[in-house]
Amino acid sequence: MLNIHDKLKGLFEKALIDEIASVGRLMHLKQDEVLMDYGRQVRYMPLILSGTVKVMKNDDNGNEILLYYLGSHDSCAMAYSCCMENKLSEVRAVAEDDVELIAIPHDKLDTWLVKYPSWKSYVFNSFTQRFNELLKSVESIAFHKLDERMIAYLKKKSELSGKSSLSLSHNQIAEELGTSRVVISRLLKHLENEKKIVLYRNEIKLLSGFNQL
DNA sequence: ACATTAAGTGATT
DNA sequence: AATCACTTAATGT
Repeated sequence: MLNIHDKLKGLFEKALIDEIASVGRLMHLKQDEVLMDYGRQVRYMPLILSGTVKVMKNDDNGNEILLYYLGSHDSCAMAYSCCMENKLSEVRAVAEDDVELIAIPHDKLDTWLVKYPSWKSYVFNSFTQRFNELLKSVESIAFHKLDERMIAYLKKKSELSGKSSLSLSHNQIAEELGTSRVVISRLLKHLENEKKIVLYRNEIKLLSGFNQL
């Protein structure tokens, strides 16, 4: 197995990687293990090394909707602000598959911010990235563009898994996007007619044309 | 062969 | 875009 230095090579300056290695705790999560749950204190900030983590929030009725996915070298903006303010978590994070991550103690976060330029730009970037993602979602929802959201969702899925064939039921997609299955089925059918995807039972194959959407 | 679950579709709001 | 009601297709027992 690779050590922390190898996994972070190029991401940060060496001095920072050394500190991360000495102070961070390497963790492994099995599929479906819960990283963070509602109301729990956020004591560290996760830095994903491999695998993908699903971050979600529940609405008033108890339906859970997907906020975003974290892939390798991603970190959680939510966790960051929660750590600093010592707030309780308002989101739940679950391992989508087997995940490797480094847990960084919250007391290091702001000292590194001034100490290491690469840390500062990393944190800043992950914030803007997440912000833009959410902005796009809001825009799509405001203009009733569920199709765009679904396409973005499928793209991220294949991107994170590295596969062009996804094992998903229409129902699962609907739940994650906070919609009904019927709507998803129709949207997918359109994409299939346009030769962007092929549909099977519990399986969606993304064709080459899909990427140009 | 039968039951169960996933997906497709027309009509309505 | 959501919901309903119903059909068809795939899978499990």
